[in-house]
Amino acid sequence: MAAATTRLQIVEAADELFYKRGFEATSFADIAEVVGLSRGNFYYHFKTKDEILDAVIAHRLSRTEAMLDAWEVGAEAPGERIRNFIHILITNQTKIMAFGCPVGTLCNELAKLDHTARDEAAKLFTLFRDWLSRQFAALGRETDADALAMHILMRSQGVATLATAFRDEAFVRREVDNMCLWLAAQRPNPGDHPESVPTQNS
Amino acid sequence: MAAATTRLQIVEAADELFYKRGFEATSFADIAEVVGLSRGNFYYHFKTKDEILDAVIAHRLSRTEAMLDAWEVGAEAPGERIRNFIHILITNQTKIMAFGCPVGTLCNELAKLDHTARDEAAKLFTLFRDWLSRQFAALGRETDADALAMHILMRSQGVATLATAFRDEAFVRREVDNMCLWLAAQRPNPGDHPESVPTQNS
DNA sequence: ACGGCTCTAGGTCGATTGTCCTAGAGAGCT
DNA sequence: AGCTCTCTAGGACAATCGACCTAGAGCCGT
Repeated sequence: MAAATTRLQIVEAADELFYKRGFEATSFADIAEVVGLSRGNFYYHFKTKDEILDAVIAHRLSRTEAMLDAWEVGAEAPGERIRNFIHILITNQTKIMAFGCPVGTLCNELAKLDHTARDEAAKLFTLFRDWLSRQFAALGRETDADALAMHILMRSQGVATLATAFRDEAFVRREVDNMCLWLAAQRPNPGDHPESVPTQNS
Repeated sequence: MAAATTRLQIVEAADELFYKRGFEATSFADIAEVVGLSRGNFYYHFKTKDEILDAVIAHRLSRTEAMLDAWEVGAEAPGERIRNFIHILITNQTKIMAFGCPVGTLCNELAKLDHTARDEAAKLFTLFRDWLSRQFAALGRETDADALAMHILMRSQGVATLATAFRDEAFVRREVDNMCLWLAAQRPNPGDHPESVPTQNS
């Protein structure tokens, strides 16, 4: 089998395990079992466990970027795009209630481990932050676009954490509705210029 | 030395290490080094590591309950008490930017480990939830007190997670101000009866 | 058929993990 | 002084960790 294929399999298996069990709690043996490779053979593809982590983060970065790009080429209004983001909480509800947000929990773990990849993992947040910021700017909120982006990001993270702790579906739905209401109440700044008429039908 | 004293020292050392490094990443040797005891001797005080975790959670529960009780006996209005809660984010800003929220990160880790103490750790959230709920009820929001409590808890958790990821003091201050503004905008429900006139001077 | 390269299986290595045992130090009571 | 009970030190234990090595299987172009 081509090395690139095996490498991708390892990264994808590690990705899921790092999410469901955490980085430290996942061993080479765990990943090997999923991929169906022998333990010791990992050295050929990755010199250290940290290298796997780097690859997993890079993989998530490119996958996330592709997803956000796809959300931007559609004909939807920016407000609708932001709503798409918010609804990740509904789409991934089951996984979030079991394991939390993949980004938030990874950043938390790496912070505690004082890991070198800490800032690299935070770039996943930056991806969402910049994307959301662009949408708010397109909504005519160029001045405070970044603050609004951080606000939405913050609320998503809060919902994810409490969803994991309480496993309460009604709470998630209620807070998602709240976020959408908040979004619909946002109006363009006087000085800023929205790229299109923000149609928020709710 | 009395066993109870040593036990308390172990619990307090474990408490801090579990917070700063995480539960799994903390070993008996780490705790022993802090307390100044020999590794193997732990068996006399705690049979397993899970027993230490249980003791740490119980310790946090009683300490949190005492703190919240103290916040309730003061003469302040319920709105002021809730503001006290929100300002934990400012008071503990440095620690939160380094290690996250003690409650949220512990719940996240135990969820991933599928640990038996998972629900016990979530009771820490319940403590804050019920306390906040009581304050909102006293503000004349009996009907939706729990939803408002969960909303504040959610925002605190979101701020903590992003504070850890971005280590941005300005963001924390801005969102704390936002929360206080939101709080000040809350008015009693028509049917509910506030225990006192909610004075929100901001 | 052959030699060369890519990739793998299986094992070893020292370090560290949680758990557990035992000899004895030390204090308090008689 | 002698005895008992509480607490501790130090090490042993099997298991597991990440890291690393090497012999060889399998496929390639020649």
